[in-house]
Amino acid sequence: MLTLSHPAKTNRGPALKHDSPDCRAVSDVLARLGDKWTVLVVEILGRGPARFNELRREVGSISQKMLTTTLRQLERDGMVTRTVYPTIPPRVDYELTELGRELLVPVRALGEWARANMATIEEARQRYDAQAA
Amino acid sequence: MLTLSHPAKTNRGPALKHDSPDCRAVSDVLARLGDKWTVLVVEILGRGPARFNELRREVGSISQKMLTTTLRQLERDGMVTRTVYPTIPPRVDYELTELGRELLVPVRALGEWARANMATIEEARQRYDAQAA
DNA sequence: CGGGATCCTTGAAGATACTG
DNA sequence: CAGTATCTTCAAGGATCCCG
Repeated sequence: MLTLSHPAKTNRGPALKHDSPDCRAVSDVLARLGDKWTVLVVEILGRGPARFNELRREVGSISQKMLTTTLRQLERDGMVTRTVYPTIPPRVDYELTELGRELLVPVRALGEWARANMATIEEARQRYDAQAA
Repeated sequence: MLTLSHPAKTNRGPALKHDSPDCRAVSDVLARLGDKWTVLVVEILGRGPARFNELRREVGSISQKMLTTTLRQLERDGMVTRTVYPTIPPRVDYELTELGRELLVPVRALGEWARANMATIEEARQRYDAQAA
């Protein structure tokens, strides 16, 4: 059950030095957070439960496919609950779980860092680009 | 200079509700951290300066193209310095800047969260997958 | 309203070969 | 040693149509 016999990913060559379960868990989470919509959706849900098209409007430019995909992944990871009210027309509520709310803590810390340093980063880029020309 | 007149990205429709400079800065940083190698390289450089092939070996399975790309982006963003010693054979040292080292703080916090919650997430996934079958 | 199914475009990433 | 240059593959994301 905890044998961790993941399917090997057609890995030729020696095993990765950073292929430990811990490292893959971290990069797994980061990959999800790094996608285009997850953090934004989680942030919005952090303000309270919301319905599908409500989220769609608040995000602004997301396709319904990507919103569905994002929400399904979050639900699968236990970050979000999906509640269906079998009315006509149908109504579906999405809400952060406790796990989802806890995720917001380190994510917001990273967000704070990004906000605090965005000017510095932008200056570094302009220096780099200028001298590369 | 700070007019923020970004090139509009061929945006039809109403402006994004989350297109503020702050939000884009955050998602910019997250997108970079979410790529396959950046965090790993920064973590390794957090242990001290390293040469190109040294990094290559420590990462384990990265292609030299992706290592180059990752390092160039980090250098451009001011997270890493690149020092060339014009000897034969050439030698290039990479080292985290102060900004890069500061980045490690929130990144490690997120890593801690991922490690602490990886089991919970895995359980949630198995529940979801089992009941979806 | 809340999706599912399908097709298509694009960029990230990998493989390989070559070079100062 | 530390790259650059190409070619190729693959999955994320977007557009569109359809449905209960």
